[in-house]
Amino acid sequence: MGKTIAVVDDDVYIGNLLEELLTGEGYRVLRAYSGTEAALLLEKETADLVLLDLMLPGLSGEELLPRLQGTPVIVLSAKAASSDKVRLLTGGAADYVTKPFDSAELLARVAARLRDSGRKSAVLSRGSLRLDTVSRQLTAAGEPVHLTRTEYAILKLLLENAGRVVAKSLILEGIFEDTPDCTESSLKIHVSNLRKKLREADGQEHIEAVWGIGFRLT
Amino acid sequence: MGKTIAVVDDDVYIGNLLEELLTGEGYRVLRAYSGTEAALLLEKETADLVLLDLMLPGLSGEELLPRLQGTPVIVLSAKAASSDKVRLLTGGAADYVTKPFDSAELLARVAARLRDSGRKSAVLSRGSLRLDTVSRQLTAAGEPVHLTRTEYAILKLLLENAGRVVAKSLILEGIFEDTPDCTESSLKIHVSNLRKKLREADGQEHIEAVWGIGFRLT
DNA sequence: AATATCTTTACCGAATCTTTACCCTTTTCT
DNA sequence: AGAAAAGGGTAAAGATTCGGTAAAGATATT
Repeated sequence: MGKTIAVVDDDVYIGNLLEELLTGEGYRVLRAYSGTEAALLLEKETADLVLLDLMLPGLSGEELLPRLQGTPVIVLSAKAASSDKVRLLTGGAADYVTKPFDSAELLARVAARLRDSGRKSAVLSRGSLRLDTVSRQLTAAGEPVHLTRTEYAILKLLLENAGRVVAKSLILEGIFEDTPDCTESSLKIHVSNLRKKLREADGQEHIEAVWGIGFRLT
Repeated sequence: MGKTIAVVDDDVYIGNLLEELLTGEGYRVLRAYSGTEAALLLEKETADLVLLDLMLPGLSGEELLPRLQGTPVIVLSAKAASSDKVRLLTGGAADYVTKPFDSAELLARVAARLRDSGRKSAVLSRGSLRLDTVSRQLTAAGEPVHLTRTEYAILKLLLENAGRVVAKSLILEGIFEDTPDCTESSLKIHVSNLRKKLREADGQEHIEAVWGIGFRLT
């Protein structure tokens, strides 16, 4: 499970410190000592997170930032000015930590950023609904609700796409593994049963039909 | 498509300040003044982000935090101690900002957190029209407008070619998948209905006929 | 084998959408 | 100008889809 973190800093001392800190936490660390090297490195290897110093030879951290779309970046810098922070956070940085930094706080921020990038959080929630995908248990406004396999599969799919319209055909595909024989006509019964259970639990209507298309979880 | 942010703070002055700041940026703001109120509020309404003060009556911010799994939380606190930051960031907070905070930096951090929780909502917009092609929802001058399948297909096509003339035959082709039997005669009814709905929503005329050819969205 | 649980089929009324039919008005062409 | 063709729109008929109940069929459990 060891995530990979790229440390981009030309200061060898700080770089080593970071590497020790991170490997000590079980992360795999990639090193780069210039902006250009980082660019090359990240074309070959995939990192889950980048710790980026701003003042770098070759390509500055600020220039590198826009090229790292998709990977969360924590900017490390001695510049404490609010305007710098704003510019970089707006420019795509996931976080901004000023040097000198506190080791424990940095690690916590690293963990926080990794957490929401790999947001396969075991719990899907929306409004009053909380679906634990590990124990497969649902609560609606605190009330536990028992779900059948098919209902669970449908609700999970809807929760994963909360707010979006999910086409009926897409649902059927998505739950095929659990319920191969489900057709559009039986799907609507499952939805109906699901609605009933949710309604009895928290009194709300969650699943909305989009005429001719499918369903949406509001 | 303004994101919704919940401001949880018992200090009315700070809360108002935050609300002004956020609404000024186009966010929709929900307020709660105690931990328990926040818990209730967030069961009813769904927020995209929560700004959470730590010292709250009822349920403290720290106690509330674990219940907000799934929604990113920025903790606001006067406590600057590294140990506090670490505990909260580890405990599920997405970010930690110490009071007094810099407005611009806070906004930047809000945007950063929203960005990576951000669902890729592909929005087609033109003038006062905004069509979210993921949720299939249209707003005209802020007003939500309900569209039927065919109307949605037509409007989407027109928006994708906003300003250009789209031939009737091309529209019929484009919406064939949704409405195979649509002919030129029924097309004009759909256009008529569409115009009516838009007119009722924002009072403007958007769809212009190009004689003998087709339609254009202005 | 009997029982409980889940899934599917059958069916109905209600709601929603699409099309047809039929007005009138505007534009184009002779 | 006058006829033919196209646009704009209303109202009602026709076709789908929805939401739900009840019961039959399938699957798992004891």
